[in-house]
Amino acid sequence: MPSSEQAEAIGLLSGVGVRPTRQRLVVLSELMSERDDVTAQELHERLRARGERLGLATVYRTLSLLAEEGVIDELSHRRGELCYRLCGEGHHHHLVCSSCHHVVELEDCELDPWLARISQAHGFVTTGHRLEVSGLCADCR
Amino acid sequence: MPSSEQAEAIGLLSGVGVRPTRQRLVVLSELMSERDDVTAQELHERLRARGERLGLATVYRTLSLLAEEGVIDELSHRRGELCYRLCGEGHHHHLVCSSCHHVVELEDCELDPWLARISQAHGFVTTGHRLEVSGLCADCR
DNA sequence: TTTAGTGCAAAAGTTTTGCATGGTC
DNA sequence: GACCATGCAAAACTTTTGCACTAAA
Repeated sequence: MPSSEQAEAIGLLSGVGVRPTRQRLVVLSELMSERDDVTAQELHERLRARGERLGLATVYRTLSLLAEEGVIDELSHRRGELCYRLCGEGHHHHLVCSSCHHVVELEDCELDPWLARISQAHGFVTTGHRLEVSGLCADCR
Repeated sequence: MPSSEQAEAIGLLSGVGVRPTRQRLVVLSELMSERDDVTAQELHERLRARGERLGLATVYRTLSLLAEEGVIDELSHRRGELCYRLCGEGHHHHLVCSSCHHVVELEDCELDPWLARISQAHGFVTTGHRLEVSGLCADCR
């Protein structure tokens, strides 16, 4: 792992008050160099294949922790397993390729005014929303 | 189960070419009288408690089949398990109460033009989208 | 009577947890 | 030294599947 990447990973962890252990840095730096989304199992397998020593439970614990701290995003578009991805900051949505799982972040979400209006009409207070768009990317089409 | 409800359930099943067996009618009529979403486990437990004889595997098989045929909707907002709900026809989204799981259907989805434009900009062809809005309903607020 | 559906138990798969060990502050 | 994180194995859960049996067309 390049030292600049390592420094960035340490910064991300320290920023949310999480100890930068060897295992967490390995997981996070893998997410930093992966543009698409991955499952805990995939990540573990990939890291082990590369010779990293870390347990599957640690991968699960790290991903949950990072998602809880808002460092990474948790996506649920694969049936029966959760995916994770390091994303830009702020509210956004995802456009996911059904075939290769390539992910594009969609910015400029314009849903809030519509949602506020429509929720109010049903007596709800909106606390959040999640939009997942599926499609086929240029390569898979 | 009232006979009018039974007739409606039979109609729904026959309409998509699915045999109206006793077990399927029981599952479907339970969904017809449930305004919120339920998991396979919940549904099975509830029906067994009421004295219905049917296996858990049958509940899973029935729910998958009905979702595949478009008779019911599959929601994935509870971590690690799928939820099902009998919904109105056509494309729509859901507003779900985080506390009591009350569900409101949102019609008039206006996302398509925006999505078409934005997907194209990324080289994607959009095949579908799913929006889940979470909040607190009037009772839970 | 031929085909499709069900029940049960076992299997498969993902995720969580208990606990002893090791690392970090 | 106190506390937190990790590894391993076992457990917990949801969901699927194989197969003998039953019900529906």
